[in-house]
Amino acid sequence: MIDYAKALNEAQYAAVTSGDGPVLVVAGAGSGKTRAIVYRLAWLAEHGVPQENILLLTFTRKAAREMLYRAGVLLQQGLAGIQGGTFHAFAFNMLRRWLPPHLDGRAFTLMDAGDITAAIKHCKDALHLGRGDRSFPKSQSIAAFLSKARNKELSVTEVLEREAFHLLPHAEDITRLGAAYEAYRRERRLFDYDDLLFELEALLRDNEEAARTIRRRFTHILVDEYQDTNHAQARITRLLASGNDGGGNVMAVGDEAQSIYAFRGADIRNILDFPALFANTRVIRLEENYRSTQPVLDVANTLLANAAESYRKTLFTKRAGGEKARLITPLSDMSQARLATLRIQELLGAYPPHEIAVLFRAGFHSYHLEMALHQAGIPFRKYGGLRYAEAAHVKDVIAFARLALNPMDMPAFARVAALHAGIGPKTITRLYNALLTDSAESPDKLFIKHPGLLEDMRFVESLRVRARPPVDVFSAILEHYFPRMESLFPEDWPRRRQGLEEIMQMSASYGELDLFVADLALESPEEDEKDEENRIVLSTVHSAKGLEWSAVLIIDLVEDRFPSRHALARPEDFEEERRLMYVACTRARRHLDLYAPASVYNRAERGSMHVNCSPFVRELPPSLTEEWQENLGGALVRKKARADCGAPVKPAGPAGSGNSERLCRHRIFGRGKIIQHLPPDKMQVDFPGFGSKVILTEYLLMED
DNA sequence: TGTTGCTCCCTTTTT
DNA sequence: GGGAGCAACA
Repeated sequence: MIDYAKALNEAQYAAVTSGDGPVLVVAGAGSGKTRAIVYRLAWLAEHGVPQENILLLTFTRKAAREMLYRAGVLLQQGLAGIQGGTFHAFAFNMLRRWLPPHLDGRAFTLMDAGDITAAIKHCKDALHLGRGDRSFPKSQSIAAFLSKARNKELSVTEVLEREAFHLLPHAEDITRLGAAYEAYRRERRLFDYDDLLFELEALLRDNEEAARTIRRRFTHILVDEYQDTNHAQARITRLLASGNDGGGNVMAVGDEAQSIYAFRGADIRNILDFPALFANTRVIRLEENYRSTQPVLDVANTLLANAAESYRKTLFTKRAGGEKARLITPLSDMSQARLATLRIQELLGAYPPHEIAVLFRAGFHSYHLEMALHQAGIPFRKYGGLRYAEAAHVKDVIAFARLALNPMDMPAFARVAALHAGIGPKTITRLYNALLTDSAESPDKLFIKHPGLLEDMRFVESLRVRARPPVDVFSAILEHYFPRMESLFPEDWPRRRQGLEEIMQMSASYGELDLFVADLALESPEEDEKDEENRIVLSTVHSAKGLEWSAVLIIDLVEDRFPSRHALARPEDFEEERRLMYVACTRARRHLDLYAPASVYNRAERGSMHVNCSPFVRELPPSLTEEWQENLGGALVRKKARADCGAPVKPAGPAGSGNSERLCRHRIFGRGKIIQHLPPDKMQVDFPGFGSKVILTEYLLMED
């Protein structure tokens, strides 16, 4: 038996050992939230809840796997019977079993991001929308707006009003496109990511029998990162956990201060309203921080204290000591890469590689650093940004498998067909129609002009004939595809070919092809786990959620990058950037390095541009950080006074009015009311959402 | 008519 | 570095 009382603090113990009924665990960063879930899983298993009755919904499959592994270690037994993964992966599994009625009993295929864009493009062309109109948004943006509208459950017009009012003239066309795109998916039995959620909700709501079976199966539900659920996910949680069979045994765990997915419809009202939705909810707060040293927490607390929304949360630890966070100001992003590499080499003397992470706002921000690390021979693993299954050659290979699974999978057919010279979009559509829908054209006549494609289709047919393990299917596909790679990718086919070998290993652990193909779209399966220990981690902040390292370096802390320049138009977006910064800082256990280069390379300007330091760095009181600055000789020198990045921030208002207020010098696009006219370089503006007055250097007023 | 090649532009975050 | 648009070619 595990000694729960000894291993946990009072609040954790209460959460772990709570009996039946709904529980909400509000857990600050580093407060042992994961520990609570792990022990909860063990506790449930020890108290007679069969493994197959437990459902663990997490933000990534990796998180689920890690928690199950740790609980298994505690119990000294495997926990393979517990279902764990993302809402989307869970939805896929359920829908695969209980096919929605409109599919007529036949399988569906999951679209990846590229398929979605291609499908929108197809519909756009079919409707003759936006031809020759440069102001018409690109397919990718349209996909983003449509998905956003669905996830936030708003109309396209409402979404555009909120975040892209310059596109409002196109609202009607985009709405029509949305309808066409939906028909496109229906006709071809394709599901996009959002369909998974809404179809699962429909299943639980409309299919009595399925709902009863699923509820009876999953009597105990745990949902991690609940602050980042959207409305559909909250309804799914409710549908799963309510009713006579379910018993309402649901435990939601989250932290509203770490909500960073509003852009895809996450709403912290879900976590705030949880007690109202589930009667008799027990609310448990985990407040003490076990992860970080106090100097790291001081930085995080400052960020949160300056938030417009009051979270009334101050992280504290009982552990004494710890180094101050470092604030480093390199001259450029190039020297930032060099200095960060040096720092990593220094840290490698004290910590194993997997205890060191570099975090950044967007995938491309790490390019310079990746090159520097490569040159220094420091291996790393990157999370976020482009993923394995998004590379062209991987998509090609998967397209063959998808076509074998679903002959109507148009995006897959288009990929396979486009491998042949002389076949473009028009021919693809004609071929597809001739082959799979009623069309006057005879497929034979069309295909006779393209014998290579005909051979491909015969090959796909051969894959379809009998069920084989996925690894055999992919071995056949690779054999079929390899000879063509040299002409398809003349510059780098050996590298790509090597990358494809991995797909064999990945597929080896799968028994069914459709599961493997879906997982590639839902989440890249891990590659060589063995090597993991020997690599440092590079990650977007979003992908770093829930993780922690001994040393964390945050790079590119400059205006327009972190916060993202897309987040300046609306106060709530800016606030989400702040929470993102909070999440980034609270990943660190002992060392936190903040890098704010004085210039970054800008492609559009074809050169390095001076940039201002991030407002999140400027607002940190000098006492909280130890400041280092790169001198012209390329060396780091300790700064005694406040680093003067960008321009000094001085209270500019009349005496008595401004000194206690947070003053932030920033360029803002958006609305605001000028409350006091000042010289152009110091304009004081009342900006809704910032919670205080703001000093602006440039102000582009886009008033209503 | 449809495909391919060239040039310009913008580059967030994820399932 | 990839997508979209335009112009030249088959």
